[in-house]
Amino acid sequence: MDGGRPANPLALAVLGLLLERPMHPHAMATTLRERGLDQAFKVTTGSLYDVVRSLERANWISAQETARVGGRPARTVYAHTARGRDEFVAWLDELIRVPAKEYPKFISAISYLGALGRQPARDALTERARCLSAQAEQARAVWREVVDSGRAPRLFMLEAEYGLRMIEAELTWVGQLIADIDEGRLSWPAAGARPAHDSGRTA
Amino acid sequence: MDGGRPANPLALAVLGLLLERPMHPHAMATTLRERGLDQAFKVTTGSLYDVVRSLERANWISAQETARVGGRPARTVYAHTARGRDEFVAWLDELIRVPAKEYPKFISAISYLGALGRQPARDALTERARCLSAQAEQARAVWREVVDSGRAPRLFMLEAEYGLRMIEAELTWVGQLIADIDEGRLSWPAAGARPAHDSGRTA
DNA sequence: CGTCACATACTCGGATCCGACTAATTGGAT
DNA sequence: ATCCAATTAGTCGGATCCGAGTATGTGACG
Repeated sequence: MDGGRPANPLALAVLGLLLERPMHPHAMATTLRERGLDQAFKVTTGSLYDVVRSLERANWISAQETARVGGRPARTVYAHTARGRDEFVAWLDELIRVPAKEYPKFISAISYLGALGRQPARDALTERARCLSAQAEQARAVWREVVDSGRAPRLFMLEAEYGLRMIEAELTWVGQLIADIDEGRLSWPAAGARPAHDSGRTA
Repeated sequence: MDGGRPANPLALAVLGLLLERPMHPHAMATTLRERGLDQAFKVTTGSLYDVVRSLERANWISAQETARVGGRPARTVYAHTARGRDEFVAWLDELIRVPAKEYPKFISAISYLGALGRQPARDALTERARCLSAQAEQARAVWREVVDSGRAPRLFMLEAEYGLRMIEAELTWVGQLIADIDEGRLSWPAAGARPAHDSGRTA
């Protein structure tokens, strides 16, 4: 009857923003980008308007005023509802409390690493390591600069910190894998055949 | 004109499977689940048939025969094309070579950790740590069992290995964060206000 | 004072995703 | 023999996602 509660992470961002002050969608997008939060949420205009509509249907936010400045498209300003505030907190709590199953593209690729030749695989992994290194270095520089200059307290840099740690972890694993390939610790099949191995599944 | 090349990771799995032998969609789903690859790819029937159709449109695979056993729905068996084999390898190479931007749900949640109270945040993080520990332990057990028993060579357990390392890394970070909260190394704002901080963006 | 580029603000329609459903078949228990 | 449950195989339609497009306003520059 209600089309299901919003599930898109961008909806979380919208709610978070409206908790600060009422805003119209375009301003939300701009603000998120200014704060670099488009690194945490995929913010595309199309989805944003959908998400806002969906939040309004669910009664988590409500339209305040529709002001037109000049002849431009009218801006509709939204604010959170009491319900919205509660649901935001509950949602946030659950997102943190219980790890969601994710399907990163890299995992899907690793699953078929054997289908690449041994050398091509090594090359591709090496290039990935280079990219990851660069990303990590850049993230580290930005982080240091922001925190040292006191532009934002650490609490608001946590997502960057987490991202950095995950990149570092991936880099470590990839580096180790390359070494294992080089030193013959990872046997490669002749053909690309993959055995059926039926790994343990949770009943 | 061609509706764009397939981007859904499940399409990679389909191609990978067809490289072994021709198959009909239902068998693909079954096989992927048997191998535990549903941990790497989100395999839902609806998407699967869409993906297969899309691969056929792109001419990466082609229908072989449409056999009906009894009065059941006819099974259409697909095989990869030469084109499909090449594209698979190229796609795989790129997936490994260049890290894709991902938007894990946890990152979106961390961005608003400040909006939870200090104590609720600590509680939620602690519960997450518990879950992650359990996941890691179970993954380790499965991994050891499969590798030790020689049911599959390490090459085909890489995705599990990677998943485990990432869980461990997240666990480490979360544990550290909890400690930082406990020992006052992470200052909490009075209100939930979030400053505009404009972190460094890549031009 | 015309116009070219950019910013503002939102709409639209196609592509994709996926849960719920259909429908026949096999295999035990009763 | 019969009936329920599980398995086999695939369809369907609604929800979501998002890039490209629309249309106006503003400022700079010659």
